[in-house]
Amino acid sequence: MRVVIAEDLALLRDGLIRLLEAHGMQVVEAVDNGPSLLRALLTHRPDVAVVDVRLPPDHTDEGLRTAIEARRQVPGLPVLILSQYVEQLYARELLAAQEGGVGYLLKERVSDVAQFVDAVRRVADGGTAMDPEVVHQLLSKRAHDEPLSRLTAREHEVLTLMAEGRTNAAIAARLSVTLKAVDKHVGNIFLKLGLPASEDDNRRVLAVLAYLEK
Amino acid sequence: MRVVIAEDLALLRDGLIRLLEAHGMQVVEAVDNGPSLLRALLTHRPDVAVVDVRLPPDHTDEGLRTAIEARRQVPGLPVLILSQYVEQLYARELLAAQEGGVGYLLKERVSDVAQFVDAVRRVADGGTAMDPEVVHQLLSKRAHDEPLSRLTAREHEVLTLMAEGRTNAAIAARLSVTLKAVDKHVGNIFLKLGLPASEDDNRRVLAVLAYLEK
DNA sequence: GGGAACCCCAGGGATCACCCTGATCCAGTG
DNA sequence: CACTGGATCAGGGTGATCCCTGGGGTTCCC
Repeated sequence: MRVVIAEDLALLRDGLIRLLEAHGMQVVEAVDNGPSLLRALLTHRPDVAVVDVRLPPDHTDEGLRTAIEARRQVPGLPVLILSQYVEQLYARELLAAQEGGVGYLLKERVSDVAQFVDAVRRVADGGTAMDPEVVHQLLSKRAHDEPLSRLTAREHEVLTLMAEGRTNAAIAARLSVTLKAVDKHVGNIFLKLGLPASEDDNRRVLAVLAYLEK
Repeated sequence: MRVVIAEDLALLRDGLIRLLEAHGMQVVEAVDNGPSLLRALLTHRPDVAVVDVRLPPDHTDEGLRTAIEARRQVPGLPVLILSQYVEQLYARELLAAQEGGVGYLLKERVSDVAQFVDAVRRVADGGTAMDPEVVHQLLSKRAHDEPLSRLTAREHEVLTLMAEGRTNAAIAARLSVTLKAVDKHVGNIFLKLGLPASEDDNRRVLAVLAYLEK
């Protein structure tokens, strides 16, 4: 079995080469950037490509985009994505393709190297190898249920000021309402963000974190 | 040469084992978390330890802290830190020690595996192996002016947990101290971050914001 | 030896944040 | 018209947070 590897972290690239060769595969080329990956895939037409997403020069989704382009030119080229993140945009496109094996594993969730070697083989044979977390994120309706979108305009204003580190008194002064009104909004914010009272949780901070992650 | 490796990413851990063994070293143990690392270091007293910083269970600086503790119990134990980040706080403490080889490399800046193998050997022989970027960040005057860099290790731990949205009680339980001790640290954090009491400011949120902006 | 820094702990007190209950007014909708 | 949701406000209560004061121990440095 002939493999092309794309991984910019030298230590991991070396390790992957050693691992796959130790399992009887031939790594015909190992590259560290998008353009080299495309050239290697078109040149070698490997049995499978193991591709990191965030490659130079962009360090964003170069690996994914290159894989899609290569499969456009070599229909059915088996590709196993190995990444730290779920990159939604191009992942859907790659995984929706009908032809050829595809896989998407998260580096940090590969707990056993035999699992990884199996995945490489399965994809090369035309199968799939999906990390459940990737599946979950791609299929989740979560984007549409964004907790912050449940807030009224006023609640959102209050949360914005909370996230600036203002006290409730300062927020009341700013919005020309009483403390009681702010209290009420804050309670509603916690409710709508799904933050129940708990001994362990400082809910104000959690609400601010939710706001900052939007 | 006998080596202990601490790295939680399975693929990289496997790769490091293969790489070092291919260069004539014996990997006597490879672990994936802080407590196992300490046990392995005390048990094996290796010629060198190759240590990732962010290990479970905390995923913050467990590797560094464990290395420091191991060197306290085994003076001069050579340690090569291999990390994605420059963790200022404990790095200074580790690198300031007089005895034994130490090194600090950044994973993404190891462009050549031979360079890495050389570094392992040099540290085992009592020398140093420093990534220039690490040196730059540790020696830069900016670090000293960073409010967060004024915090002690413990204060930084407390702030990290505050930034997760934990109550003081939860932080106390987590760190196995009383509420009073946490209260004190929180007060010191506000002082060192230059956050005076004010009618308008929720200082806890401001401290968390300062932390998140680092 | 003495001082500084750090970590830990306690008693005690003030206040801010959160929450319960109840109420009013307004706009939109069926 | 009745209902719902949103905004606002009030009285009252609890407790988490912050802070003051004081103390102990350890390590390091002058």
